[in-house]
Amino acid sequence: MNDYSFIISFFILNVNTVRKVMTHLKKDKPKYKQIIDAAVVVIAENGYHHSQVSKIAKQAGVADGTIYLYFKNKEDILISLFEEKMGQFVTSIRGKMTGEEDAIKQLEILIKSHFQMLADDHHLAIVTQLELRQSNKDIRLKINKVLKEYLLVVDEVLKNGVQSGVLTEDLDIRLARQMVFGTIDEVATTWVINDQKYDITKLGPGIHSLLVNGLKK
Amino acid sequence: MNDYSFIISFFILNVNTVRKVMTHLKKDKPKYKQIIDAAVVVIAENGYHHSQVSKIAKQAGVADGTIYLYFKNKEDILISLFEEKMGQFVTSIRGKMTGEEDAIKQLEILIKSHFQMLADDHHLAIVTQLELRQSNKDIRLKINKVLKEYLLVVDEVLKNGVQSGVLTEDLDIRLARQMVFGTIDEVATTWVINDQKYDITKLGPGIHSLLVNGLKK
Amino acid sequence: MNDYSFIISFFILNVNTVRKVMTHLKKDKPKYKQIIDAAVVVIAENGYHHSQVSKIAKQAGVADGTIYLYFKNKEDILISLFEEKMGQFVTSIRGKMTGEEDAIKQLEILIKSHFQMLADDHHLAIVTQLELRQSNKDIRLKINKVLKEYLLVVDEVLKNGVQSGVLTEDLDIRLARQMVFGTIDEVATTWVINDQKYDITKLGPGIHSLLVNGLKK
Amino acid sequence: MNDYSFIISFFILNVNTVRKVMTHLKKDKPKYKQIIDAAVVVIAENGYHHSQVSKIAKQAGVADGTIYLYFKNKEDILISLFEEKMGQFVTSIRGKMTGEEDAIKQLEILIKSHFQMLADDHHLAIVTQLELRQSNKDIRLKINKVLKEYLLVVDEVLKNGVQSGVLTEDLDIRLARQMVFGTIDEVATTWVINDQKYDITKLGPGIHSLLVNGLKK
DNA sequence: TATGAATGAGCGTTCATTCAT
DNA sequence: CATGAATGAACGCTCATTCAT
Repeated sequence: MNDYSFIISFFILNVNTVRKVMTHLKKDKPKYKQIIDAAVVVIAENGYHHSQVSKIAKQAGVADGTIYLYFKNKEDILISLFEEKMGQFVTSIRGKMTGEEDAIKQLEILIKSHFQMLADDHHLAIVTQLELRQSNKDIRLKINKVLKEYLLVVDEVLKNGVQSGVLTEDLDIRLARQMVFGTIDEVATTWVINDQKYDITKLGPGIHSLLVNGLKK
Repeated sequence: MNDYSFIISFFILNVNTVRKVMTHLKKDKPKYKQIIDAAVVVIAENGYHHSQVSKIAKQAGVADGTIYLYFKNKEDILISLFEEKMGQFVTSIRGKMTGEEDAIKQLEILIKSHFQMLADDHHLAIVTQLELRQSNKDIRLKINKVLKEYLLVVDEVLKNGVQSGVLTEDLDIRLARQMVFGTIDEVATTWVINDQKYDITKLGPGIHSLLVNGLKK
Repeated sequence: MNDYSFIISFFILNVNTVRKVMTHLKKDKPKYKQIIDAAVVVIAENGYHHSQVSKIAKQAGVADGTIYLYFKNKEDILISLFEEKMGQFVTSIRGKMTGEEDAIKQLEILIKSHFQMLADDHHLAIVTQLELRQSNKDIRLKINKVLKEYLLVVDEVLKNGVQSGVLTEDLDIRLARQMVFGTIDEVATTWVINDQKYDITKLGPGIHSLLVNGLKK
Repeated sequence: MNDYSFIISFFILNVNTVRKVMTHLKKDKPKYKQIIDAAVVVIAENGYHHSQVSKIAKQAGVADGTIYLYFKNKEDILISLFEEKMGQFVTSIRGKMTGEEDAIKQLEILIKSHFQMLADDHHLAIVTQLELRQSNKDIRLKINKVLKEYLLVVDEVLKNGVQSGVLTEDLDIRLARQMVFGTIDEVATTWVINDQKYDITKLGPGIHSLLVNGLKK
């Protein structure tokens, strides 16, 4: 075995090790996602406080005890659920914004994607807009941590807008972010509370225009 | 506020007065308010899920059973609490806006009043922004009903602005209302979650400017 | 009202107050003893680990929740049970020993009473000799505290015997107490494990003689 | 030990040897002892009720399922543990008593050995004196069966003493055995409950003297 | 033999509500 | 009106045991 083969085998070993470590993560096992998806459905249909662990287990097609092989406790299902879905969402939005450099158009994409995601998953919309908020302050803090990732995207868009000169130069990023997120969130919650009976994706352009131009004539 | 909206608000005020006058309900007895105030303190200090009826009774200085002479059940305490406080809030805001006819200045007053109310009552801020939302969908629907009274004030301001020509003429009142309320609410919640450690009343002008002028340059 | 009547009424008040305070003690309410007696029966018949709180409640004729008005938790039932019964036992033994000054005869009374108590309450015997010991170290420490009261009686007898010269003068009280209690306890446990199928009270004299005279000729 | 008891003990030893030789059981495989030793450590350190099978398996360095290749169930680990250790203990005591024919001196050896064994194995002392007793009546009965082997040794000593005339001639062997064992056991348990903070081996002579001479002057 | 992921039965405790006084 | 003792339904979580690999 010469020096090269040593190096090669070193890398192969490394790759295998990495792969092993990764597949050993609970998050990558099929039952992890299986339980999360079951939780979304059960919580959406029954509300968080009527979603017994046994109900989620049944929906996921596993035993009650199996839940606890993948999640620390019931709360952890909720947090993991949000982590998982929000992670996918942020990745998806970043993907859609790729190539677009105009902050105002980026904001358009962001709003459109946000509403589209909610419209695409009836159950997830209920869970994120209503049920997730019924948890106590501790969970809410953890959820907020996950939300940060999304708010970071908003911040990037806003900062880009200021730097490129399309947004007002003395913009208070923190306040602006709260307006953007607060507005989108309020529109979404109202839509869910009204049983999603109208097409939320149609509200995107109006919201976008309001945020960009404000109320005044 | 234009003549029409004045008339509308006059009737609303009237309706409320009439209801009060006609019913001579428990609402007017001292223990009613005593229990509600106790609930605000207990919920703010212990969180919604640790606020047992017995704890509220103790804080109010009455027996557990007495609660049920004034409220149908625990939910009813929550809804009544919100009704009571929101009623006072709306009355107060209307009072402060009296005489001001410029919608943009009315909005300024509304935002300022909203933040001032939260800053004035530490406990109430926690309860309305965090704890009240931990209730289930049914209660949330009832709370939303109570909230309507406040949103009506926002609508009046917006309609006034459109009619008087200071706000954009094709304004979608519903969306604009959701932006205004969503933004104020998000700012308030963020402030409470951060333990009210900065002065929220100082954020009023910035928020007002953002809502009126939008993000763009 | 003269000075005397003042004093009298003062005492009457005192007596009432004391009585009130006493009857307000959970221990003196009928349900306290009711639950303890139920626990003795249920635990004796099912074993501690198969004695669900609901089973004890049913036997006591109260609701499950009522248990928790009188006891902190399931463990607390066990400890209180032992406290109550051991307290009665110690009082009873002291009563029977009243007037007897000879330590050797006092020991006879003590052994006889101990065995008699066990023979008198079939269920209690099982609970004290077997089930009580299945608890963890924490409970055992608490139980030992209660037991101290009994061991104190043994100590008194032994000290009396040494002082009056009927027992060996260089007696190690601690070791002697452990021999006396250890022996009585072992005899009792063996009897219970053998389903109480012989008359334990008949063993008293033999045990007494052995303890007093030892094994040697 | 007189000739007869020697013969008896010879047969007992023989029987044990034969059983071992004939069966070629799991008992002789290394993992059997490995698991038992792990159980002693885990139970001593965590208490009986916190000693999950999985914890014992981990300590033993085997998989959970492997436990069930060597033991029928969790109970069986306990009983086997006691069997194994008590067997060693009895063999050791018999060895130490070899050659000694005076019953009173045999008793001295027995007590000394008993305390020495406990002092030598910190963990085993906790397990036998405290944790093993937290099991239910069924296990206790089985443990008592194992204990018989030890009690047999006590009986032999006592019978020897009566026959050789050093112990009182009308000695009730059963009661005397219960006094001897009950006393030793109580002393041992007290020592363990007090965290083994004094030297139990120093108590041997005092206990021996008390048992032999009794309490009286 | 050995593994360890999966199973699912089992239970102590809380607390909103009632009702006899 | 007011009390507060009593009620009892409801559920998250653990862990001994199994069995496919």
